[in-house]
Amino acid sequence: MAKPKIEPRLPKGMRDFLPGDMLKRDYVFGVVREVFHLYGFEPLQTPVLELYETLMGKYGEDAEKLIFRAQHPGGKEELALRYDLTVPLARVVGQYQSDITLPFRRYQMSPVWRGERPQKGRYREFYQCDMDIAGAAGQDADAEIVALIVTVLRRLGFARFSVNLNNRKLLTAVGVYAGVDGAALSELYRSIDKFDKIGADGVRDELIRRGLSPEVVEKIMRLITVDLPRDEKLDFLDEMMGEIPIAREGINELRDVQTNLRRLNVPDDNYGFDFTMVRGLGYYTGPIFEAIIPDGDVGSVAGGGRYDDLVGLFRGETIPTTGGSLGIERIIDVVKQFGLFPDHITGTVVQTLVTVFDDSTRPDAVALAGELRAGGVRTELYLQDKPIGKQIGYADKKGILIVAVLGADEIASGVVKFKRLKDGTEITVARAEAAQAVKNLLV
RNA sequence: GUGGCUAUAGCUCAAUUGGUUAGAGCGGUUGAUUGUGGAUCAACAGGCUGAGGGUUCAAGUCCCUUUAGCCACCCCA
Repeated sequence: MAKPKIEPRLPKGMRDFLPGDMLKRDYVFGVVREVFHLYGFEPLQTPVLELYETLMGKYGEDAEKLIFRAQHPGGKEELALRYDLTVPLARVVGQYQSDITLPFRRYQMSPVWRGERPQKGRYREFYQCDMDIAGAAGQDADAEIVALIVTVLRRLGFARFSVNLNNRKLLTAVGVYAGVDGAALSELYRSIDKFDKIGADGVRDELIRRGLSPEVVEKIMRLITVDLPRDEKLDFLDEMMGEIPIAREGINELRDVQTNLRRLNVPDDNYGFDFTMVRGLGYYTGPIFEAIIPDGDVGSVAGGGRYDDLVGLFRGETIPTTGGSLGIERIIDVVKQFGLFPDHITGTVVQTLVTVFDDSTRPDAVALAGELRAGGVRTELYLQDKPIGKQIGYADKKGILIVAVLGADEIASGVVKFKRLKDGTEITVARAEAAQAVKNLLV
């Protein structure tokens, strides 16, 4: 065997997915895709590369430093790898005005690239899984997104989880209520955003350190940490801040979302309100949400909200949009952690391995493989010249559940023997019934 | 971008206060077993100890530089 001359290496922050892993990922992607279709979302694919000018100015200065540039020698266009799926959506909505009818529901599951420093659960290439409704201003649209995410998580086998709702307008209102003006407001967001990490006391300390008076901080904390049954939380905020117009708006929107969730028959246990939830400093303008799995080792597994200002950028008008993003990489991790993969998700696609004794039986083995495939059985033909024991060992190692044994005796009598490896069961059947026999053994 | 930790076989790790020829398990190949896998046993293959420099009679071990990986922060998914 030749010694490899080139050190096999991967670029920083990039991953390979070997077959065993890919099958698990594909399963999760498959469930998600099904639910997207169930909710009437259409697939969209956009190029990996965008014009640099398309991405510029959409993410802020810090983020733009993380955009991968892509050039080829002599290329005249300034190109970059897409940084997320939302800006490409906005471009598409602006570009195909005659082909796209609003409201436009689309989903996209694609990799994006960010030149960040890799860390646990953070990569330079990772999949995003976005669903958005462009051109729908009402809270029935927001509720559709939340309901979709609840359905995805339930179909994947999670029972205990909660989609927590908040509204950017309420966060702004809290600032107004506490007398924090525009400039300090993003500081306020930033501190509150750390709530799940540093707790109530941590946020309190940080707000005081940022120069807010202890009285103001207490007012804020009382609002955002309200500890009441879910259906009384909004009433409480209404009492406290109902006079503030922006608060009024935010509360009404959340009530509207809740009404629609009930109508959509979303299980009561799977959503709630969390007024400490901020969702970063990004472009959200209305209701926001985040899905948490209590016993999962990761933070939120999905999130999103309403962002009315971005999608219209490429069209010179406002297009109210709401959407969400499944943290598909994290979801895959938690599905693994909880062992929620169905039994048929094994380490291989192969359902049966056709073994080959020697050159004299090979023609029949090849023919059998063809017959099994014609009968819908995912079949691998053994391709090396090894003893039968090795061939079975190969199947076992690879996780193939059934091997076909076809020696001179079986050929002479027109039959084939199948062995199920997990319990050693052997059956002999006529060649014509081979495919059906494998399917029966698989059950 | 800031800070901390680590780097020895494909993988996970050993190697006494610096001391002869750097070991083991797993994985791989072959055999015990030329019509039956997992277990066991044996053999074989696999290393410039991340790279470069320094200290020393002697460096995997100590020092410096560099690269890479991991972790935390920032930010985010």
